[in-house]
This record gives sequence, C-alpha cells and structure tokens, in this order.
Amino acid sequence: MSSTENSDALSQRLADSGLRSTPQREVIYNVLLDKRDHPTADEVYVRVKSELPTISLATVYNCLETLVHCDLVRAVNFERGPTRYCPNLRPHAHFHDEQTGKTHDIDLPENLLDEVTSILPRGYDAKSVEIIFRGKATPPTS
Amino acid sequence: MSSTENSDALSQRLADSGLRSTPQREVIYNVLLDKRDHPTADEVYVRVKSELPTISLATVYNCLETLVHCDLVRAVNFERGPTRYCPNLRPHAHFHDEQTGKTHDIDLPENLLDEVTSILPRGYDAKSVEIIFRGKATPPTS
DNA sequence: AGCTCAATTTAGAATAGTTCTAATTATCAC
DNA sequence: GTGATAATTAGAACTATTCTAAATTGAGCT
Repeated sequence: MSSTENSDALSQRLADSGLRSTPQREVIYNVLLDKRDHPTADEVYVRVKSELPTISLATVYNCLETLVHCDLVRAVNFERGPTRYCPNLRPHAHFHDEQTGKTHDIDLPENLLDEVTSILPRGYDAKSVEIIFRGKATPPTS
Repeated sequence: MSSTENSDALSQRLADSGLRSTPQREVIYNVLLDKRDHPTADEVYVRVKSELPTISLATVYNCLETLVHCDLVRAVNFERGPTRYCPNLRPHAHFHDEQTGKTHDIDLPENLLDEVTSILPRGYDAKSVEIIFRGKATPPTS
C-alpha cells in the first residue's frame, strides 16, 4: 500500500469523525505504519521530528490519541510502562518479551476471541478483550 | 479461613523467599483479603492506617511489591491507571467495568489458559497470560 | 483574495502514581 | 548485649501524561 493510499484512508477516517487531516497527523500515522515496533510517544516524537522538526511532544500525544479514537491505531500497555502504539488492526494478542522488552503481535485464529468471551457469566457485556502474554521469545534460527 | 491461618501462610511464603514477617506486611495482606475490591496502593494505605496509623505510603508500596513477589498477590493494571492489587490466586481474568470503574474477577475454566497459550507460534515461551475484558457489567437483578 | 471562526498546534506548567535516597528503627544470630 | 542485616520511614525525585492559554492554521464564505 502506498503512502498516498494510507493518507487517503487516514483523511477518510478523520473526516468520519469530523476531524481534519493535518501534516502532523499524517506524518505520525506514517511513522507508525513504517516501523511497527510498538513505539512509545517519545519514540514517535523522535522519529517524527526528522520530518517535522518543530513538532511538539504535546502534539504527538494529541495526534496519537486522535488516531486511537478513530480506530486506526491501538494503544497498548504493559504494567505501568509508557503506552505503546500499534497500527495493526487485525485481532491480535501481544507477547511481551521480558528479556528484550520487545512486543510481538500474535495474530489470533478466527474464533478465539469469541471463544474466550463466551466464558463470561450472564450480565457481563464485553466491548473488548485483550490478551497479553509475557515470557521469552526465541526467534527460530533458520 | 482465620486471620491466624492467613498469617501463617504469609510468614511461610515470606520465609520461603528469605524475608521476614512484619506487622506492616501482615496488616496489608489482611486488608487485601478482607475486601477484595482490587484496591490501589492509596486505598490500601488508607485502610491500613486505621490499624497502623504511622505507616508510610512508601511502606505500602514496598509491602505490596513484596507480596506480589512471593506470589500471594497479583498486580493488575488497566491502561495507565494506578496499579490494583488482588489476592485471588486461582486462574482468573479481569473484567473492567467502564461505567463504574470496578474490577471483577472472572474465574477461568480449567483448560482455557492452555488453550489460549496453544495459539502461540513456535519460539514463543509464555510464562504468564493475562486476559482483560472491558465493557459493562449488569449485575442480574434477583 | 480577504475575513472570520473553529480546529489544531504549541511550549511550558501541572499532575498522578510511583520509585529512590538516606536516615532511623527493628530483628536475628551470636 | 552487640553487631550485622532487614525493614520502615519521610520526603525528594522521577516519568509519563494531561492541562492551560496563547499562537497558528485552514476551510468556507463573500
């Protein structure tokens, strides 16, 4: 997908929420799409600065919140560490590698979320389910 | 289970980790067992004060960390809210009610955690799995 | 093109939750 | 009892984030 297409998708989603497309929002969204390593707001700030040197950290927070709000990005938290941002919209869990601190997306089989949700007793109406693994990821040596 | 038995369990676990049983640790653990509403450190602080008026907040944090460390208590986080503490040791998920802010324990069927863990690709070794639901809990009117 | 007005961005101050520091107090082994 | 170690304490410091108020931008109208 080209950067232009991403921009289109972005403007579309923003418009849907009655919001404007701005250079800051565009660049931040592209930064997230570009390197999907679940960066923190600070890390996004650093990356965005090379393209928009005068952007402020507050704007990074604002824009990230906006992107989360219009469902283009997911915010992920581990314990009380800084919030991380993830443009993967498919249903997925997160694996948090305790040695490296890295976060891996784990795509979920079709029906798993429903299956998990189905354990809820009557009276519990879940709008979202989050699954977090913690442990050690040993990338298979080829 | 009597408070004395809890104390015994506590001293035992502490001893296992080479730690001492102290009045602060005892009282804090009992406060958690007493009212299982997933209190924050601040809330624990307030409750403990009525028994140990001179305890400091730092000690509350220290003791809670100690209890978590020797597996008597679980720390639970929702987004970037304050850490909450939970003495329920059975495998369970958490349901976070967005209206009330309350947290409910959801006991898990025997095999669910294994089932969920089994979706991990080769190379991922999970030490723990956490499942968090978010939504609305409507307690069934009797 | 210029005007208006709301949306957005900005810098810096403020906040919340937690951790750190250094000093004091309690407890264990001898 | 004495010395060493563990635990507690008060308050300072820290981190991530949100708030505030002012400046800038841009879309829609004329």
